[in-house]
Amino acid sequence: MGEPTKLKVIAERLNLSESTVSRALNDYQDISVRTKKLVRDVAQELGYEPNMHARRLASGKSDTIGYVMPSQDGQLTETFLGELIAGLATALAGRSWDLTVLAPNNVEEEMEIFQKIARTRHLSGLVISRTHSDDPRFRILQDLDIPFVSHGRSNDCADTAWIDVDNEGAFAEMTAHLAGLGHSRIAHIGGPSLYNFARQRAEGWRRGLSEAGLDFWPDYGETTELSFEGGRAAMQRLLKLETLPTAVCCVSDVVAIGAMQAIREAGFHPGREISIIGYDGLDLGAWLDPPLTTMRQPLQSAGRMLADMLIKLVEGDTRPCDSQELFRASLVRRGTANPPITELAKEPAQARQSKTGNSGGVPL
Amino acid sequence: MGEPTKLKVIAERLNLSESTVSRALNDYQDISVRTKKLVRDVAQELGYEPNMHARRLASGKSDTIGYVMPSQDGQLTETFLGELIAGLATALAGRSWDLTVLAPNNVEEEMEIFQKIARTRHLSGLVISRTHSDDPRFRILQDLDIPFVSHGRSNDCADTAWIDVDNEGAFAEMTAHLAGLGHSRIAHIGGPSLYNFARQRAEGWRRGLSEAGLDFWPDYGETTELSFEGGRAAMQRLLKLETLPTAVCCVSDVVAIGAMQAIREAGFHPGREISIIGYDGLDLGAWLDPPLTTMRQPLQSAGRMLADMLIKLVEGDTRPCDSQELFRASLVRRGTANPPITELAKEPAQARQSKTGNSGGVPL
DNA sequence: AAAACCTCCGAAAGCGTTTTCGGTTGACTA
DNA sequence: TAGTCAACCGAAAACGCTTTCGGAGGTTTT
Repeated sequence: MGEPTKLKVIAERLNLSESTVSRALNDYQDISVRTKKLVRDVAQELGYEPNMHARRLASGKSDTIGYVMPSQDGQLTETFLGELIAGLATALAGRSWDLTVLAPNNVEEEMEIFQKIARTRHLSGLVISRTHSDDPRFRILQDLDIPFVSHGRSNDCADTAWIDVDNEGAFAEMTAHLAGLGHSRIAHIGGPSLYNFARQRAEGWRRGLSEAGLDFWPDYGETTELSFEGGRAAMQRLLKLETLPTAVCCVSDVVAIGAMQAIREAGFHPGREISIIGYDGLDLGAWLDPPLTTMRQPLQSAGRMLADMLIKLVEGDTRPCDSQELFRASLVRRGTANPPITELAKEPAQARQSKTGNSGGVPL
Repeated sequence: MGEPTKLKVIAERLNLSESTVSRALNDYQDISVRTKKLVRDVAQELGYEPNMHARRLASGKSDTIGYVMPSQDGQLTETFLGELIAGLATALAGRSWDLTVLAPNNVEEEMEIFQKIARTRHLSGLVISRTHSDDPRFRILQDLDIPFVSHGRSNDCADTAWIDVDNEGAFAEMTAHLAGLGHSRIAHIGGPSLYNFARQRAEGWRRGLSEAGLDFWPDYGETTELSFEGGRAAMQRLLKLETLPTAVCCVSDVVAIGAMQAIREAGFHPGREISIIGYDGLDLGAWLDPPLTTMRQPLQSAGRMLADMLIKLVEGDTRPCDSQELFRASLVRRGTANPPITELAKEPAQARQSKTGNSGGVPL
């Protein structure tokens, strides 16, 4: 209660100057260990807490980083936002840094925020997420000289700091897994190529096909919105093809769940006639009736690592291009990825294999 | 780039004193409109942004509020955390306040944070969520004289600020809906009574029963953890009763989904032999095979309102007891709440109605 | 024994605002 | 015409801390 204790009272109590007390508390080398201990004890006893604003004003540092929330478009983000923010906040709290959350409503607001930070420097660094394939923010932040790390890469991220999962590798692995089960007609439902991860995942699928010695059939490459409805619609389009795929790699769990719905609506069973693999590793996938096979990315630690990197960057301990970390995703085997059944049952199957196909022949 | 413009340069440019410029910018009454305009124009032209830290140090205000993340126990929170934080952040950004996120790892850390805020006042107010039935934080924050609003009530919240949904009303309505469909054996799977909302929802169920003229049967009141597994286990216990319920109100969507799983495992069909209603209005409920009937609470606006309230509180424009807002949840009719079928099929049914029951007889 | 060198601390100048308190104008009353 | 009262603005003291600079004392070198 009452007045918060400031440097002055500690100084008076010990017959020292404020500056000595300050330096003692900040562990300067020109203060004797004896004095340091004295000061610290008294500070402890009095419950001293430095005044953030005074400290920041005087030092010119802010000890605060900002997290830029992705603009509210899809709802895919919301699932991991909590975890990510929690990771950031805890990592920072341990070092007595603060996290402030920015929520621009659109790109213009985001730019204004950047400009303001560049001028006032009231945030020492930024974490951005939901990176686009060709994300203008990378250049802008570099030009404004604002330290930042991104959760996800962009095209020219060679000399910026980022952490990401190996999306391409994950989808190559996913495809390989399917191929290993015996599938040869493997489709892909991807997200808007605006997002970098969507491009990478599609690329991984293609690489997986070729590594498995399978032909790439353009019709099997669908693109859709990152939502249940998007997945459903894309799967419906896939189901209209003359030669149906026996397995589908989906850009996200939510999309995969939409695809499952479409499969059911067509009279098939996900995981039987058509296998499905999602991506994200959401818990809810396990609650579905055939539980969704998926790939899980490490998220719990991402927040921590982002914070660590950014702090190092801000304090000049490292260069951006040395702060790049690629995680691997791991396969979560559940119920929707199984060997293909030899003969397709049900009614839409009469169209199957009746035509020779337009592009490279799809074997079997 | 370069030096950020400060008050001094504006002052020199206009041959005014810094203090006049400051007051002009802050719309003091003792500055002529002419001068104000002059000052503002130059400030605009020079892209002036006040230095937060200096301003806060001088004024003693922080214009920053903190959101205390619920300690990481259940994962239920994560779904709405994003929305809530986004709501808070946008509401604050419009008034040029900042949001900082605190993530204490345990209760002790939470207390330390409170103590620190009380001393340094570097946050002007707090938003807390996940309130307990008898939440000690209410008293502590009051004693420390830290303005706060809670998302959810507690036992003694008569003179604190909060916003909440009418949990009791929602579950009474839910029960009434089920009764209206013809159900008379309506069970409830509740959450840990530690949480206030869990208590309120159980209470609403009881009220709904009595208002519908139905007897309350203690065996039908289950309690479990707020998770898929919790819901599954609780439903399994319910399925062991001699007289099975024909409908179940679940404390959350996730719990309801677990219950659906248990129902299926017992050879029944959710929404046929046993109806299920969840709570939260999660999108994913709509993706299940019989889509989950549920109740949706307004969340998008909650963040905004919390921020508004807290700012008013901090600025002394209102008293805590005048800042209380109760929302209503609304029924989302999907596929799992249907009229009861007259005769129960399947095997566990042979035990049904063979015993007279211990408490008030369950009719039919 | 003088010179050079540490070790440790105090003085003081900021950091960029806000805010109180007078003081200077000119207009308006009496 | 003196006195009153607005309307406006400047001076200056905070706000609580950091950080540079220099100096007093003691210790080691030459």
